[in-house]
Amino acid sequence: MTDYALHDDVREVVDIDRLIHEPSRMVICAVLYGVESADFLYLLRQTGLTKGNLSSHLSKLEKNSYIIIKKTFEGKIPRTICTMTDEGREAFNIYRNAIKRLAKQLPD
Amino acid sequence: MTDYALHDDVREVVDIDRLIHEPSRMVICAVLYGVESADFLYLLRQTGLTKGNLSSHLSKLEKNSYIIIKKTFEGKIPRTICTMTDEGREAFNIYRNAIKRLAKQLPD
DNA sequence: GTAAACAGGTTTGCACTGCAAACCGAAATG
DNA sequence: CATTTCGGTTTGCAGTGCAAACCTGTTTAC
Repeated sequence: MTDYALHDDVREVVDIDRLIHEPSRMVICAVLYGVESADFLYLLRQTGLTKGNLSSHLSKLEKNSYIIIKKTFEGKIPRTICTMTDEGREAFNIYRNAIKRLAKQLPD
Repeated sequence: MTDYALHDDVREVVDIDRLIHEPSRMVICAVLYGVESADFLYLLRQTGLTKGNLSSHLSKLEKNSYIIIKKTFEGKIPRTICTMTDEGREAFNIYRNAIKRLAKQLPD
């Protein structure tokens, strides 16, 4: 067993934001980060998640103040609009940087 | 809401290997990938995990055939040696590539 | 009119998870 | 002797993600 020093950027991953690290939510966040806001059906198409899972992941993001969910009506049809908060954007930024540093340190 | 096409590499993250995606196990795997084998105490130091959590994560990796755990004695003291299997190495490779692709696609 | 289908979500049920803390046997120490 | 340390494993439990069931209103079919 020759010694192989692990870079701190790798070990740092244990402190990564679990809310975003969950793959389904990471995709949702990646979409929301890139737009000003998005409705439920758009997110459904972009993420490929089921309605149920999208709904519950959105609720979790909302409960943690990463997004705001506003329900309106477009004529007679309901419309659920999601917007990432500043807090959510900051968290996503931190996560993104952590992942980029991690990726750099993993062996080629 | 202007359209913002998500790259497939990002969406792909929903299929990522959950066994490795768990941060504690990702660190364990990163260590084991870099060495031929490592014992429990070495892993303990390198990962910074508690004994209990290290033990249970190792068991989970073993149950999924990502590593082999061999218990021996060094004189009177027990020694638990962990070795990554070929299957584990391949899984880690795939994971690593997925993370690198993801990192590339996340906005700067 | 009314039954059936559909749209847009939410809620539920449950197996599984990760973590902290408790536990364990053997060896060393006082 | 008893107590502590070493090298781990097991347990308890709150929280998780997923699939499937459900719900409310609207539209379509007859």
